[in-house]
Amino acid sequence: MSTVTVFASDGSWIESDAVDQCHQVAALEGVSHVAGMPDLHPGKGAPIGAAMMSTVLYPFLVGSDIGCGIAVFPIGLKRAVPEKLAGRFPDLDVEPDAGDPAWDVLDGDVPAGHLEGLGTVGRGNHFVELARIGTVLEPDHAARLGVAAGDVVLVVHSGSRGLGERILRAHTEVHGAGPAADPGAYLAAHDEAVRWGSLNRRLMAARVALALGAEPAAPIVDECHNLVEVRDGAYLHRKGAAPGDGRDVLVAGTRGTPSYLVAAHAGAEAGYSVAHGAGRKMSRSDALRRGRAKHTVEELRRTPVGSVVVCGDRQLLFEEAPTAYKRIEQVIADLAGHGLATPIATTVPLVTYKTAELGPRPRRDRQDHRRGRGRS
DNA sequence: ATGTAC
Repeated sequence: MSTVTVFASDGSWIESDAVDQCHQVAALEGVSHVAGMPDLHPGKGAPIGAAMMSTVLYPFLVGSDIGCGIAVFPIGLKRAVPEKLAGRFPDLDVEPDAGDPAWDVLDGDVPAGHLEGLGTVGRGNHFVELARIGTVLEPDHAARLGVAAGDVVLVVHSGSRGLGERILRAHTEVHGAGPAADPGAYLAAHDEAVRWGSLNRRLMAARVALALGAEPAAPIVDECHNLVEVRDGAYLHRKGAAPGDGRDVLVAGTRGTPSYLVAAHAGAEAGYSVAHGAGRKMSRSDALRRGRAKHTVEELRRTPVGSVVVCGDRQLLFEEAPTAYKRIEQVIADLAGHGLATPIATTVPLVTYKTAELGPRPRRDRQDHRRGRGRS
């Protein structure tokens, strides 16, 4: 008999479709337990914000962005004027040049020999953000991490780009949503994607540090929230759920609100996991439709916390509007209330890079494309 | 979230 537990308070609204998806996963052969995080929301087939324990390995429960995660890097900047720094970000939609010194941080290590997309951020909810440590709730723990109020850090949320997608597709083309026929082979490829994702975050952080006149540094936190690990003799699948057993994790807010560094201490019932972010409150299509009625592009590019969002794609800007996400404070309160995590400090955005402002990216005429469709 | 197909 399998179980589903959702770690959210009554005050936290969770879409019923997402809970339905948890029960659908729980009904799969081999699945013993599904833990829903407070940022639980519906995904493509499987819920996002869930840890799923099973004796059978299901690649689709991890999804295509194997190795996606969030890392935090120290960056030695004192004065940080968002408008000035925004213009100095490198183009993270394209790989670094062959001679770029940022490559040095990889020491020639290119997992799976996959160079395509290495050093690029991708789309969707991915971002590279310069942020300032705001409220410090656990000074001793923050000091152990080497950060204090006012320090500038770099937060990188990205994954394995085309590599993870290729690994999942190779499986689904033959087995669809079925189990991995050769779990060992899947895990070997998966582990390379996890490593690739982490190195990708590291490379991007180096690119940005060098572009802003700072030294590349090792991450103080690097957590992967799309992966599978062998745990308690079974496969623990995480989809939008960060490893939460004695590790420090950055739980991402939105591009106009703080994020939270937390000390995670989740047990078996929570799938040894914590939330990975605020969680979507609206689908991308709803966010676009409602956002166009509610926000101007200008207010999304210059946020209530005074940060600048670099995003040459208007549709993405609306899809990723802070109002499309749940309140991060509620997610953190739910984690703390259930004993899954202790907040250490907040990070407050200064500059968030989503996608290049100008450049060679071909852009469709959204006005014509959208006219006559949907409501206004 | 992705590369690719429309």
